[in-house]
Formats: sequence, C-alpha cells, structure tokens
Amino acid sequence: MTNRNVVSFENIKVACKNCSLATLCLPMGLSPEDMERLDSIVKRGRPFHRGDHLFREGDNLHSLRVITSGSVKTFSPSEDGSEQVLSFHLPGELIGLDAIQNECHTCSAKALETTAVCEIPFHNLEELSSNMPSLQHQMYRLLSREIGQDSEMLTLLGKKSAEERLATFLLSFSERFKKRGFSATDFFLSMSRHEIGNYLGLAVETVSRLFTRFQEEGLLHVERKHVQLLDLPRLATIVHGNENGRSHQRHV
Amino acid sequence: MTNRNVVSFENIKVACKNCSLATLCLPMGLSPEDMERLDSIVKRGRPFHRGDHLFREGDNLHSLRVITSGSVKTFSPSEDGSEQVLSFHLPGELIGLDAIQNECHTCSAKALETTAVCEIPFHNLEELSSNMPSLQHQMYRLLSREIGQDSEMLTLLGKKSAEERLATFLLSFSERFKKRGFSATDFFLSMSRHEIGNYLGLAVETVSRLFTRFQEEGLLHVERKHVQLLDLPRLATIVHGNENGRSHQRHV
DNA sequence: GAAAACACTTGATCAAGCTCAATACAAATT
DNA sequence: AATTTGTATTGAGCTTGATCAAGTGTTTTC
Repeated sequence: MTNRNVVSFENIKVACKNCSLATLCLPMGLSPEDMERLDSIVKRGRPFHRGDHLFREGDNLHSLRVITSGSVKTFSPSEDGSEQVLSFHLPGELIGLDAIQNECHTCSAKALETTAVCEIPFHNLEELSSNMPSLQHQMYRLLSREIGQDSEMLTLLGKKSAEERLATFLLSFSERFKKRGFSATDFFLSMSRHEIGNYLGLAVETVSRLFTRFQEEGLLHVERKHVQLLDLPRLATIVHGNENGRSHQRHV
Repeated sequence: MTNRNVVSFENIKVACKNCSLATLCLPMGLSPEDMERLDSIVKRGRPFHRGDHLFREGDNLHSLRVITSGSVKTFSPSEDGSEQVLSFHLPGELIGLDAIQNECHTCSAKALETTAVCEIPFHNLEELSSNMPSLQHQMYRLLSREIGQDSEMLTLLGKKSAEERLATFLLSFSERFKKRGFSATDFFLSMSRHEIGNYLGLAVETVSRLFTRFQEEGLLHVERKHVQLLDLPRLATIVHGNENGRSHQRHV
C-alpha cells in the first residue's frame, strides 16, 4: 500500500495475483488465471481501528475475510459479559469460516490494532468454486485445516500445564511471524495479557508471572508487548512436556 | 439391517435415499436424484469391533466415514502413550474431515462398541461435489459445523468448572440421542469414565465423584454406563454457570 | 500536564481438582 | 466357581493455578 499520497481505498485494485500473502491465504494450487477470477470478486473496504468489530456473533454471513495487515481476535461472548477468545489472526489468515453453517456468525471478531482485510463475498466464492475445482479443493483444505488447528487447541486446554501453554503460544507466534518474513525471535504481541490468559485458559496473573519467570530463566526478554525469544530450543522442550524439569505431568 | 438371516455385508445396498440417517449425515438440501448419485459412490465395509481402529493418525485419507450404528471416539495420540480424546461420534455423524488438509489423518479413530460405517471415498466425493452445487454446499456446511462445535469445546475447556463440564457432556448426549429417536433421559454411554475424563480435561476420579454427587443431588441415576437423567432443567442451569449454587466462577 | 482510566506486576491466601493409594465391583478367562 | 484383569469408586493429602488485594506503570482524556 502506498503511503505517499492519500488514496481512496475504493480505487485500490486488490490484485491477489501479486499479493505477497497469496500463498498464505489460499495456499498452493490456484493457477494465475484462476487467481484472476478470484481477484475479481474480492473487495477491500476501509481499515478497522483497534477495538472495532469486524463482525459480531449473530451477524449474517456476507463475506469471508482475509487479514492483509494488522491482527484480529475472534471470541464468543457470553451473556454475562465474559468471553472466550477463540483465536488470534495474522495477515494471510482467513476468518469467518464458522459462519458458513447457518450463514450466521457464531463468534465475534475485533481488530487488535489498525487492521485491513480483503472481503470475499461468500456466495460469489461458493459459486466460483463450483466452477473451479482447484478453488473448491482449496476451500476444503482451508476448512479442514481450521478443524485440525482447533484439535491442537483442545489438547492444549485439556492436558497442558500453564507453563506449556504459554510456551506453545509463544512458539506458535514465532513460527507464524517467521512464515510472514518477520523475525521469529523478536516481535510485538498485539493482544493484552488478559486476552492471552483468556485464550490459554489461564488467569491474567498467571500469564504475568510466567512471563516474569521465563525471563528470569533466560528463556526470553519481555517488556510489555515486545517479546524477544532467547532460547527457542528450551522453549520447544517445554512445549513437549519437559520431561526433565517438571516433576509431574497432568493426568496422563 | 435384517437380523433374521446371516447376510453378506458386501451385498447390502447402501441406499442413502432410504436411510433413516440421511437427514443427519448430509442434512437438508440434496434432491432425491442427487442422493442417488451420492449413493453410487458410498461403500459399506464389514463392521468394526470394540477397540478396532477405523483409522490411525498418519494414515492416508481414503474415505470420509459416516457412522451408521455403534459409536466411535477420535483422539490424538502423543508419543508417551497418552492421548487427548477429541470427540465421540454417534450414528449419522461424519468423521475424517480433519484429514482433508494434507490427505492424511491428524487423529486416530477407535470403535467404542460394535460399529458400522458407510465409507465415502473422498476423491469421488470431491469430484461429485464440483458437479453438484447442492452437495458442495452441504460439504461446506458440514465442515463449518465442525469448526463451530470445536469452538464450543474450547469454551468448555477454557472456562467451565468440572461440574459444568460433566453437565454439558450429559446434556449433549441427551440431545443427540433424542435427535436419533432414542430416549433423551435414559441411555447407555459407550465410553469409559477414563475416556469421559480425558475428553473433558478432568481426572477419572473427578468424573466418578461428580457422577456420585449428581446422583446424591437427585439429578440423575447412574449405574456404570447406564445413565438416567432425572432433572433436565436443573442440569441445564448447571451448564449455564449456575449463578444460584456455585459461589465463584472460573476466571471471567 | 494533571487526572483518570486502564494494563500489568507482585504478593498472600485459598480451593478446585489432581495424585496416590486402597478397595470394590464387573467382565473375561480358565 | 475361581482367578485374573480391567474398570469404577472412595478417601486423604497435596499442588497448581485461581482469587483477592495492593501497588506500579502506561496510556488516554480533558
């Protein structure tokens, strides 16, 4: 995106075929021509600011959305004002897949910082995919991938200790930043401690204490949202149960 | 299925269009003709016995499977022999969706009792769906539904107390049995206490104690795998936080 | 630039639910 | 019927991580 001039976002051509995120958002398999057809249905609206809703639970499904910059959390709000954070999304990731079932969003999505998205009207996408086997295949794969990711999260919440949860969280972001061409060891987390805790099924205080402890142990350096991972290998051993250090596993 | 004669399972016509589970397995929207086309690719193998694997993590994806009778657990095994139970499946439910992403199963599936399934070769299904928009639509919806269900499970594991988890579990089975024409209040659970605990992120002992307590409180009657729910409304209030009884919520 | 609102950290205490251990019960095998 | 094996229950004690509380630092607002 140019920042030399003030531009009308309406006029920006989306140009999936040149987008650096294309390999992430609909990975592997669309031919250049297919990409062009997909391109033709994609819209880009104005950017969202921190705290803006991309959509709310109960909204009708209009479009799937691909983050192009910034970051987003999805969460399911409950009556009493509390919420469960379901996931954090970085550029190249697709959100709204939960809404296909009933054409209605089952969770809400909020921008964690200034965030731009591509909107892909689902009905157009569906129609296009039925004339384009490669796109249909990508859609099946993306939906399936989401299911697989959720399963990993179930294991995290069902079995892992607080320490393992945070280490898993950090390494997940490390890998995702790396995949996007950023540093795997030095990055900013756009969400609050509270949101991290909510996501990981931990109290804020526990998250805070763990950051402190990890720092004391030389695993990382942290200052507010800025995280530097100093010992990836040791973090990785923590993720996988940490046979050495911890004396007992949670109910195996 | 007739039980008057010994029949060769190879010879049974699958006949989705007459199957009582059709509304569950590919709910709403296939025309009778489309159903016939789908029918033509479905295969039924011999039944599985308790403990048999339907597939293992790492197996190539050949077919999606619809349970026609019995029940199945899916789980992701980890190196050290422990596992995370991901879900329990009843007749009419589709399994294997996680494997579409890499054409490789990311979890294992085991029969909890004698279990029969319809196999739907995925490549045939995919091809058929690209010529049949209604089937493509069903597939999108089913995949999306799975994602939505996983999200509910994340909330359960992330936020709910042991009591809330078990009540949720029981009411989920109640509804699913009801939907299949069985009693919503009197049923057999095919899985062990250990598997229930594993699924709910609880120790076996906790599950056992909760069953005992629920029984003492008149919520249900339980004898091993046989469960009779005596107070659905009260169980439902427990599911939704139970403002009255419990003094404190888990980190809201 | 002060004040207010919010986010994070740290400490002290507590309890939910886990672990360990022993026992009871059921099903399978002989 | 008796033995074995697996599954479920119950009790006692302990640990992890939650809650409560106070204080510090940061950001926003006026």
